[in-house]
Parts: sequence; structure tokens; C-alpha cells
Amino acid sequence: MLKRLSKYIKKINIKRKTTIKDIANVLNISPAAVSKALHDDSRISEKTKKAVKQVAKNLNYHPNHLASALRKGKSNLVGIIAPRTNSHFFSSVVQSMEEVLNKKGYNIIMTHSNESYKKECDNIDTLLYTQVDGIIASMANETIDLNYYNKIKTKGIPLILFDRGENDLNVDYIGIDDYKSSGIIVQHLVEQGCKRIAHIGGYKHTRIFNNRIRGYMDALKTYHLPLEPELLLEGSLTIKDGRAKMQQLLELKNRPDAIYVASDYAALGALQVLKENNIRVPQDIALVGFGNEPFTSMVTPSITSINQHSEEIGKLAAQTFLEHMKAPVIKQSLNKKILEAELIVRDSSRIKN
Amino acid sequence: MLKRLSKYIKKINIKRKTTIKDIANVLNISPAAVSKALHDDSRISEKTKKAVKQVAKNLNYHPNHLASALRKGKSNLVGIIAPRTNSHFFSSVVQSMEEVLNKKGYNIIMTHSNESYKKECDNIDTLLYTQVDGIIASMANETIDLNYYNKIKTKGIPLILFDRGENDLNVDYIGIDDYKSSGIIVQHLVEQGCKRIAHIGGYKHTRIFNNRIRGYMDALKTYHLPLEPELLLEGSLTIKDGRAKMQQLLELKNRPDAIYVASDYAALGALQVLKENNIRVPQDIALVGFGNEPFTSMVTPSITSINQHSEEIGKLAAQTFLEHMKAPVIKQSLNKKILEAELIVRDSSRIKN
DNA sequence: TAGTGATGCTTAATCGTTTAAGCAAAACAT
DNA sequence: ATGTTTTGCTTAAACGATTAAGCATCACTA
Repeated sequence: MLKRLSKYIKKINIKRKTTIKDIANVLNISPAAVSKALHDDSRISEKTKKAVKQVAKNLNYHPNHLASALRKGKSNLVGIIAPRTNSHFFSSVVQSMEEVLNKKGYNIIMTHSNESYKKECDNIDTLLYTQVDGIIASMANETIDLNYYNKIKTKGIPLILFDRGENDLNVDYIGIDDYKSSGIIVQHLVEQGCKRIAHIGGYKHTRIFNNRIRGYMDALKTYHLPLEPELLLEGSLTIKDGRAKMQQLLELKNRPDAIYVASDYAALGALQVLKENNIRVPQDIALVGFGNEPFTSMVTPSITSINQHSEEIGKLAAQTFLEHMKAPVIKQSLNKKILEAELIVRDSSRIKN
Repeated sequence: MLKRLSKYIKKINIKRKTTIKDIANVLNISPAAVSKALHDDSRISEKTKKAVKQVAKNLNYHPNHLASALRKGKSNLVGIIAPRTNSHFFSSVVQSMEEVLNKKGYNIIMTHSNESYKKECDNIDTLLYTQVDGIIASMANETIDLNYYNKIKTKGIPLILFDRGENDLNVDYIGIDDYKSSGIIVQHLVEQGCKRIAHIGGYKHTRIFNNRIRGYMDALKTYHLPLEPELLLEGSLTIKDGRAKMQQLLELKNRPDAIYVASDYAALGALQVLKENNIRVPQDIALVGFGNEPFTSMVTPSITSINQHSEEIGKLAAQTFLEHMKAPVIKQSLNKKILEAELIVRDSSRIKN
């Protein structure tokens, strides 16, 4: 009874999708011929190809991606791991990756770690489970243990890192020149007449933040400015952290006259505190952020920041992946592409003479 | 020659992943038994199950998702289409969907239409190609033609809309009560003493914006306020559009004393123009936005806005999808879930008495 | 006119997993 | 002791596409 019912239900529900077999039946040729015709195989006559394509259209045929992926051992999916999606930088990077990859027939599976190492590991498992052909990732701030990323490499699929990468991991990397960016910022502040430049930075164990710190310190030396420990702070660079670090700096006997913050979010927090304390920006203290998030131009005063060329980073990362797909054999030379960043000067550091 | 080389290369490269067949060989049982053991089939002895799972672990076995999806006709993937990813609302909705769906073994494929109808169609094709089990979508502003969405329905997979949905399309929908939200806003402004309330709204053909407009108009009637055509403007609700519409309102002989903007982004643009014209907010003109984007609390003055319960929307949409998966037979009753929104009062409309 | 090559298909195996159907052997009932 | 059920597996056929190998047929060459 129940069995018969379930069979009946099946019969109702199953609008069988058309397969190459259906097309083959219509034209009285083999499924193999259909498959080849659809892929423009040279061993199929033009006449047959046309007929096949016409019938395919008529029957509303759509290839079953799962079947071909299984057979070919290739899913045409690319996994992406980003720390956050709500940051303009990351969503812009991803958008430009998508454009490049879609053109080449790849689709994207997006995941975000939300800056958590555990979530990052979950994401990697998910992506490997889904049989992606490769992974493009930017690491969470707290990620130090790289075992999980090695898991990707042992699977034999390409891994490309962007922005937040580790040099220990022997993989391709795309990012901007953080060291140099710090130099540009310090130079700009010096030109505005600043003499005591503080830095609210990220944690040293993340390479990009370490590079920004090194760049800051070396630039201070270049301009013979004081490099005082109390002016160099490390933190998580959230808005909240920016507020806390700014409070800390304001409590100093000898206050800085400029602050370079390694993230726009923390810079915003710092700006809030400055305004709450009626400190004029930039006249009393100049402020520079990092990342060129859209809100930097929305707040008052608008915040000077570093443009990270997100579109370019996304494009290059996607292209690097595509190169891997072309040459499946292990390539010796690694791609480490470092772009030059650009300073966008706004009101928060434009000191009128 | 070339052939032998290619075979050689294959031999080098192929680290064959372990399959159930490998496990079967080790234990001298059939692959079918292994499959059942891994799925805790009742017809397999506990002893065998344990052995299978142990060997699976030892051989680092990971099920091939493509194969099982093909066989079962189910990919365990859910497609998501959002107009934008850089808005806090959408990324928050998606994040909460992901949480619910991951728990039930589903993975997400994210796409964004970037408010373009063409891109939206592409996304639908992509998702159908990837054999997703269902689609959860929010429509682009410019989407009017619904043929592409019908394509999803004819495929026989569930479609759930959120936030931006059309009632013509006979599908499940999750959103907030836009009509009522307008009422709450107008009431709040009246309580602050405002007498001429303008509305910078979205295009009427998008249902949610139409509802906000209707709510605005009906609320004005309720409070016996003037409903003047020059105070009701339609637009794309970008920052730029907000600026333009604000300029337009300032040129009126009889200026409004409050502005309700149907999007935080446009509200921000309006705020910029107000500040540029040295108009005090809220004393001269009060301002209310919509969406509770994080920047509303960051700018000066902070902007009063409507919280759309993004987490709840995401959760409900995901749960609705899961219900479809449980009961594959056509359900009669549609789920239309309308949540109540919440007004977050901030400085831009807090008029000191 | 036999031999060679190109052309245009077909056959059948394969990717890894699931599942309906079947079949021994053990367990239990009568 | 015989029949029935349950247990615990195996067999084999799918899912839909791809592809190596094979086989006619025809054209052309020497």
C-alpha cells in the first residue's frame, strides 16, 4: 500500500530533466555523439552538431554539472574565504574575482571566517567537501596555525592567498606593499608639519600589520623623528579598539600631533574619541586610516586613507588560479604579486598653512 | 611517445583519493556495505560499522559529494541571490542563513546581482547549473520582469524571497512590515513636534518602497498633516540620489521640517547636503533613515533609523527552505512571514524640548 | 586495386556513491 | 522438524556525462 503510494507520488513529481540520452533518442544517434556534438568535437559532422544543438534547445536541455564534474574530476567551482563580507575591501575584491572567473566558466562559493580561526577551518572543510577546484583565501586575524591550510595543499588543489597571507606557507600571494604604504603615510604627515607621529597598528604576528609597523618605524628614522614606544600600539583594530587606543594616547603627557591607524575602522573609533574631547582634526591632531573604506569619505572630517586596489587584487588572484588550472603539473616559480598602494588625502590630515 | 609521456604524468600526479571501494577492499566487504555503514543503516551490524568508520578515518576518507549528489539527485547546496553584499543588512541576513543551513548539512553559494536585472538572470542560470536544491533571493531594484524567477519554479526547486519580493510571484516570502514602519516613523516625528514631513522614497514599482510610501501617506492623514506632492519624491535611494533629492527639497519655498528617507544611504546623502547648507539637524530639519546600517551611528549627528531584524529574516528564510526539503510534495499554504520592525532613535531626530 | 587515411559515428567503461532486490545464515516460532 | 522472520550482507543497476577504443564507410593515392 504505502509502497504503491510512494511510487505514485514519484511519478507525479518527477519532471525528468532532459539528458543527452533524450537528445540521442530523438535523433537516433548515440549519447556519446551528442556529448561530442555539444562540445564541438572535430569528429562530428557539422550537420549533426546543428541538429543536436537544435534539439537541445527545443527540449530545454541543460547539462548536469554534477555528472560532468564527477566524470571529469573537476567541479568548475572556486572556493573563497574572506575574513568579513561587510568590509568594502573584501566585497570589492570578491566581486572582481567573480567577474574574471565567471568568464572562464568557473563559479564561486563564498565563505567568510568572521575573523575566527575555527570558522576558517570549517570553511576549508566545506569547500573541500564541495570539491572545489581551488581556494582563494585571506586569513583571519587570529589565524596562526597553518595546518588547515596545508590540508588544502595535500589535496592537490591550488591555494592562492590575498591581503592576509603568511610567507611561511609556500603558496601564491597577492597583496599590496604594506611596508611602503607606511612610508608614504609618514612622508605625507611630515609634509603637513607633524613632528610626533603615533601608530595604532595590528598584531605583529599578522604579516601585513608587521610590515606596516616596520614601515612606520623605518620611515620615522628616515625623517629623524622620535620613535617612542608609547606612540606605537598594537591591537585588534576594530572601532572599539580604535577608541581604546586613542584614549590611551590622549592620556600621554606628551601627546602626538598625528596618528596613523592601520585600519579605517579603528581610525573611525579614534576620530570619535577625538571629537568627543573637542580636539580639532587635523589642526591639533592629524589622522590617517588604511583601506579606503567608503565611510572614510562620509564622516566629518573625511579620513585620509590608503587605497588598496581591491579590484586589481581580485583580478590577479583569479588569474593566478586560472594559470594553475592550465598547467596542472607542479610549477616551480611561485607568484608573489605585490601592488603599490595609493594615498587618498582627505580633510583629516590636510593642514591648512 | 607523447601518449606514454602523458600516461606517465598521470601516474605521478594522481594521488587517488580514497573511496568507499578502498575501504571495502581493506575489510573484504562490498562497497554497498561500506556506504550503508557510513550512513548508520540499521541492516549493518555494529561491529562492521565500527570497523568501517575506523578504516575510513585511517585512510583519510572523505565522501565524494559530486557522486552522491548525482546519485541522489540532490546537491545539498542552496543558492542565494542578494542585490548587494556590501550592505550590512544583506550580509547580516546571509550570515544568519548560513548558520541555520550549515547545521543541517547544506552549503551556500552566494551571488549578488549588484542591483542589475541582467546580472540577476545570470546568477539564476549559474545556480541552476550548479544544481542547487533551492534558491533564496532578494530582487534587484530594477527587476520587474519575473520570467526568470519562473524558470526556477519550473525546475521544481523551492524559491524563497526576502525583503525585496513580489506578491505576484506565488512563492514564500519573509520581510518586515514596511507599511507599519512608515507609520512608526511618522508618529515619532510628530511626537518631536514636526509639522511638514517629507518623504524621499524608492520607486513605487518595488513593493517594499510602495508600501513605505503608502504607510507614509496614510500616517500623514491619521495625524492631519499636509500631504503635498512636492514633499514626496521617488528615486534610486543611493547616496547621490539622496543628495539630489535633498537639494530639491531645500529649493522649496515652504521647506519641510522633517525628512523620512527610505534608505540609510540616501539619508546619509541628504545629511551631507544639510550640513553643507548649515542647516541644523534635527533642530531645523529632523532626519530619519531606514535599515539601521552601522554607519548611521557613526556619523554626526547619528541618524535615527529602522532596524529590520536581519538575523531573524535570514533564519526564517533558511527554515522555510528546510521545510520544503522535508515535504517535497507541493504544499498548498504559502509562507508569508512579515516581521515587525523597530525604530532606533538617534540624534538626527531627537529634538530637545 | 589494394592500401592508407580521414571521417563519423558506436560501444562500453568509467567517475564514486546509493539503493532496490536478492540471498544466505541465524534466530525464532509452532 | 518445518516454516517464518530477522539479520547482515552482496549483486547489480542506476545517476548523467565523458572518453578511449573500435569499426564501418568513403575518398584518395600509388
